[in-house]
Amino acid sequence: MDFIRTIVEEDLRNNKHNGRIATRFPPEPNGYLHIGHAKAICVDFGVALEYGGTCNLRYDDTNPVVEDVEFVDAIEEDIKWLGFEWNAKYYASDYFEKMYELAELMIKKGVAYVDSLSEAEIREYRGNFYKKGVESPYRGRSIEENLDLFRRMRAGEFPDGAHVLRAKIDLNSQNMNMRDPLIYRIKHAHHHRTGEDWCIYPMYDFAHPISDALEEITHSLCTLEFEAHRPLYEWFIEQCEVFPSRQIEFARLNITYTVLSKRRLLRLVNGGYVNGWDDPRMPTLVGMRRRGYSPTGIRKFVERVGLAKTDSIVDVALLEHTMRDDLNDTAPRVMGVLRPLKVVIDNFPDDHVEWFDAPYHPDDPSFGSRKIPFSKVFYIEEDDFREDPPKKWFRLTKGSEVRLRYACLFKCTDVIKDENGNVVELHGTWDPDSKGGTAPDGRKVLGTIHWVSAEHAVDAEIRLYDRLFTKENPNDVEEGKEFTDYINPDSLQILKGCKLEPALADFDGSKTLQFERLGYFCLDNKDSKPGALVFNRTVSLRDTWAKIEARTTAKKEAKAAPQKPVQEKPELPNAAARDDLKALEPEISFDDFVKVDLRAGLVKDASLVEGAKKLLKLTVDLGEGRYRTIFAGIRAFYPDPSVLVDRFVIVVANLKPRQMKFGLSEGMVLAGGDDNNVLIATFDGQLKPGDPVT
RNA sequence: UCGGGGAUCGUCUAACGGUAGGACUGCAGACUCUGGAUCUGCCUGUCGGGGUUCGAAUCCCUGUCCCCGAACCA
Repeated sequence: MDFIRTIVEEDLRNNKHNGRIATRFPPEPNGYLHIGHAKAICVDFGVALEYGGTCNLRYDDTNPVVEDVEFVDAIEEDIKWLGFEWNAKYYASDYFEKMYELAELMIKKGVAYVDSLSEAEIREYRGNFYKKGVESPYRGRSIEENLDLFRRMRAGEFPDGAHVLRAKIDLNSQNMNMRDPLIYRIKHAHHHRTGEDWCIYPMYDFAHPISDALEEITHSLCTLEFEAHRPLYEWFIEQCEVFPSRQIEFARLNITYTVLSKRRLLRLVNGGYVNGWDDPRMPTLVGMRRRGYSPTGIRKFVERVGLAKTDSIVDVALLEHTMRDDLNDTAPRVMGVLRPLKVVIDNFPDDHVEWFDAPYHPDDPSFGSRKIPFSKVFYIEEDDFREDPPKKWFRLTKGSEVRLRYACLFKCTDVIKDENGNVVELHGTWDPDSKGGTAPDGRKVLGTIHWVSAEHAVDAEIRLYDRLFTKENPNDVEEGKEFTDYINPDSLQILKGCKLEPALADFDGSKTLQFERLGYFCLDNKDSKPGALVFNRTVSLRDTWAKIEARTTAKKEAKAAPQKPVQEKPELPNAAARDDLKALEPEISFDDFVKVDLRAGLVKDASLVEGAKKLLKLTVDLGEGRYRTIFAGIRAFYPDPSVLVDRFVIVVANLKPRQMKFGLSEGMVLAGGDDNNVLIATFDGQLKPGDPVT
């Protein structure tokens, strides 16, 4: 159990608040909800639900200049879509009058005052982490004067910025939030709900605890960055003598290969990197919905992620796995061919059509079934045929027999190619005795592939999505770069002329489907039209074959093409880092070794590391446009490391950089010898920095 | 230079001071009319150094690293 539920149960045991549990979800209506909010929603609503409590939806609308009604509907739709219901819907602006009264109360108690310093002066007077604050000259105003000024502030007698109301706490506090924080500021702005009623607006730090208290929220759950605000939260509650809500902070959600900050998301949209907030690559709930993610899947994901106070970045693979896990149970199966390859059955009657029965779910009969037509010409996936099949190939090749899913056994006899040698058509024969998919003689076939009858096929456009970023943590930007530099250029692939089984012609788009052997797909709720279907790939199926093949081709390339780099595109940094570290252990497999990316590096500079006994610092050019720094522990054998300068050395280039006391070591240099004599492996010749070494 | 929070397999996350467990990933295998699903097995971890204790992830001391905080934003 997580720490928040532990607290809640303890409170319940102690009968705190008479065993009542009340939470709230407090979005600011100034943006779309994303998966990070989904975590907060699941926590806020989930805790309430589990302990028989209530959860309110409350808009934190205390800053009229950035907020808009436009977002209110979107937020509510997202929450409902996730499957939660709020106990009551409120706006912080509902409480403006009450807050105003409490502000006057604080003035009367002498714990709040009107300050007339400028914004810059207040900042200056407040000091910083290392410098104590200085009290404002207006801090000593009388209660009467404060009250008069504050009332005139409300009445609109002053322009923006002329005065503010501040809490009188402690200018020397180590906690900057306690250095006489602002309670009210003047803003002559139109508010989306209160219109022109107010020209002073409360700050979050004041509005939040008061709103919580007025709703008698027992557990006010929020993210870690509000931790330092908690003392202030409690101070306002105490001074205003209102219901003692308790604020508890938890870590916000982060996911690999994506960004979740409002600012960056906005940048993706405004910069045209994606096609709007509902682009299926976006981590927004609208985007994920359009992509076909299920609300239950998202809730399961949040549950699996857990709840704690540790900053963390969850592997996107967990999201994908959870989604497959959910969709596997709920998605009807259909057949569709993404990249069609025409196949003709020579021994099939020309105008004949066979109808085969196919269940919508192989493990759950309640899904029902449909009939699919089969005829002389059909399409299979380009990928399911290989003229020159690799090892362990179960699918079609000339002379081999496969099962056409739910139909029959089919053998390929001929391959037709165009003038460029591309396979454009296959011919073959079917076994009429294998109708339904099994042969009467009981012979086994290795593979089963999907297909669509050409005559009956429905054309569709299919959009394949991949991770939006190539970097595990796109927020972690290198010097001189920005997060958009890590956008995955292949995050969207549009396929046209895809062939789907006829049952899909009038599919209503109500759920995410599985295209057998490919993945989960849903109808695009924006661009799809009857007769011009558009499907989005939610997530691919787990592809064990792709892994096997990737391994074997890696092997082959290493053997056959020593001139070619071992890897053409950068490996996922994480995977590479893990495996090559493993590879340096005594017993490794050949596969592991292939993952080590050896490169020729030209030593630009070499020096002894001051303060270290064994280290040598090398600056090496790997042809990357910048030099790498590599620390090597063989100083004993290179008292004068300058002999290495301008020599080529062999560098393990795909090692995860290691933070050392003296700096970051971005790779390893190969060396050989025994305890008494170690030499860095160098070589001369016609190499360029960065050339692969095999 | 200040204050607050945090640190457990590659990643998340559990463990009254008492067998470091689960999930994801990875790997190996079984099964299969989806190379899907399912099933089995394996790899991998308590940030470092001291101490208290029969026994420490847990308590104490100390160090290191990471995050947050100086909006008239939320």
